Amino acid sequence: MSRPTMETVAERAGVSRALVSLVMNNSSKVSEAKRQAVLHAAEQLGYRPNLHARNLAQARTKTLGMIINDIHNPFFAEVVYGVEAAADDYGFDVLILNGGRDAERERRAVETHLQFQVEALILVGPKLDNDDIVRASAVVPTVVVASGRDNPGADTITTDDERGAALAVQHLVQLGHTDIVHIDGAANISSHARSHGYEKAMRSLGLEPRTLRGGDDEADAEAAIVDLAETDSMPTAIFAFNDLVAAGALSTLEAAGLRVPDDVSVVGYDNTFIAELNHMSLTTINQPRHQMGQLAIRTVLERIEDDRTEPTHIDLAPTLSVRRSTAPPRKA
Amino acid sequence: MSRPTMETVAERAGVSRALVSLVMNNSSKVSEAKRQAVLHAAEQLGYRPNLHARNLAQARTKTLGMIINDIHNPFFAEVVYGVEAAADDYGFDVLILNGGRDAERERRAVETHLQFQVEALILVGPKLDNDDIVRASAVVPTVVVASGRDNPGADTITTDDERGAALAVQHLVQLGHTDIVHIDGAANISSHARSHGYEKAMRSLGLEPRTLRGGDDEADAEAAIVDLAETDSMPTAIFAFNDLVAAGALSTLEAAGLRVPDDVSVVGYDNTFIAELNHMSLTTINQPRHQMGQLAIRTVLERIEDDRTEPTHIDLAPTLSVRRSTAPPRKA
DNA sequence: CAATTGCGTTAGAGCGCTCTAAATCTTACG
DNA sequence: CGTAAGATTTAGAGCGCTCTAACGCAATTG
Repeated sequence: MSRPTMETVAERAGVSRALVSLVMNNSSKVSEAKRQAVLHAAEQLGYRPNLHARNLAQARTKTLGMIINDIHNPFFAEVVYGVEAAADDYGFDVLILNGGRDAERERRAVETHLQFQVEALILVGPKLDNDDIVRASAVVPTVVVASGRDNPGADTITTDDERGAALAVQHLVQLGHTDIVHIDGAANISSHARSHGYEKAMRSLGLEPRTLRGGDDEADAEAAIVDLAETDSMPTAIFAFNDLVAAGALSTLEAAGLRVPDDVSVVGYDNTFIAELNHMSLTTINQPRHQMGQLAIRTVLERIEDDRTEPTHIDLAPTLSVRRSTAPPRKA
Repeated sequence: MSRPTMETVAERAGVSRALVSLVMNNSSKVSEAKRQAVLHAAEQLGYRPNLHARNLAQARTKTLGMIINDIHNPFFAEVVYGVEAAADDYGFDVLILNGGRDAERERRAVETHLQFQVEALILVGPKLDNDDIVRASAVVPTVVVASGRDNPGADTITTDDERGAALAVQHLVQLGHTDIVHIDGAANISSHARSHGYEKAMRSLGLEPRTLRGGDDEADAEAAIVDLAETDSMPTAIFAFNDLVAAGALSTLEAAGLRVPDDVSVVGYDNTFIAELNHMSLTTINQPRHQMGQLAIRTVLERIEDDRTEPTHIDLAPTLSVRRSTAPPRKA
């Protein structure tokens, strides 16, 4: 029942183990006859190289370890595709571990990856704190995607959240809005940059910013909207921390008898799946996620192959995706 | 720069390599003094066991290989969580590979997993054809989650799609609907069972089934709805193949000036993320995804640890999740 | 006090593969 | 026909770890 090894194949094909190894790595210096013999024997035996043995012997794994903040969150999925596509180009395998929105689990995932001798770590939206990241990046090249950029040692791929927020504001102002409220992301990692960008953009256009506390969930929008309704201070437009909060705003506004975008315009952030749904059709800020994934790989490979040592920080520009949740303000 | 090995630690702690190994596997037959010495040395050196070496020596990996149909799809994420929770209980690591909705990629993923000597394969909604699955299950215990159950050799964890469809029909009929159209999943794997269940349930209630061709995407609903509108044969309720198709139905109905649920009720399938969104609030059929993941692990472990050999097939009961997309039919 | 027991420790083989250096076989040429 | 150059092939060490068998030593026993 135990799997066939190179030895078995070699015997069957009447050659040495070394020759089988050469064939498996399709070396050019093997005669066609022997190559066929070996391949045939391998085929017959259902031989499959043992990666552990190979990795041990080679002292390298050609494997990258990726940890995703939360496999539930489709935002990260796109990054994963970018990572995989690029890794594929360079002949690396990518092992995925799920962080499950939990720093402790992520820490264990890092450990697992390191024990697997991955050649680099790709952390997508990590919950880990800086110390953990610094510690990891001391052991193996590490790149952080879509999270803060103050991790000494690690490379980072981010998008400019401040700029993204400004795009949202500009779009609304161009439509004619002046009364624009921001529902922020509370303790969320990108919250500060986005609300700061919002406030800066408002002021630079001569408008008064108004920021309410939100969160990163649909329910988190509700309190804010209800408050606006009750205090009779409903703006003509709302810029939400992310698409989910925007979705929450949408339904709470509707429940309050207000129509989007006729009465109130809503802008989200992240251009997730839900913004795309026809029924939601959210105007939102897009981050080039696929590209971020690709850049993560390129960046980290520069360390592996060209042994760069100083950290790189790439900050990409977000773009605006206009859909049907925004329109000129109602005439007062 | 190269990582410390057991040898290094042993030297530093003044003991033999074997003793270090014992400590690392926290064996009980090590004196406290030596244990401390070893742990201390390991700590200082930043020692980390090399899993490849260990796996090679032990001839087992305590690792399971999971392949997900599409990491984009939040339906599968819940299954992943179930799998991970259960695997954790039994001390197994789970390596995730993304199938990317592509049979060829999945085939390569299987190969990668096998080369990594995973002790079992968990295929979540695989695109692979039967032959591939049979072939894999001949090499390593394999369990298929949320896909057809006619894979000789492999274990399967499914939910009863026929039953789920019947639940949807019963719910609508109880509300008073008699004119219920089904938009099917076209070539999709579960499509047949669901539409068959729909038709059977309709007939058994003395109603005439009407099935239209759909798909698995939002856009796929559009043609069907438009057709119903143009031929003036709009039913009072629609049962869609899945939530996404239901979402498509929602927006197309609205575009046609019909209101949900006042004019038309809509039922989805899968109870995904989007059904939960307040703004969508889709009545839908729920599959116990978390439990499916857990059962997948248990099932496969029975093969590994208790060496069961005949395949197991577990078929779970779906449940109905009522939200706001269904209501009694309008009075004619 | 010699013999026995048992705990803690270690030597050394071996897991399946790669890689270097050396061996063997061809072929070509003087 | 002998030999050097080149093309193939192979022996064997070694990657880092586990595991079996055996060893050393202190405690126990008659």
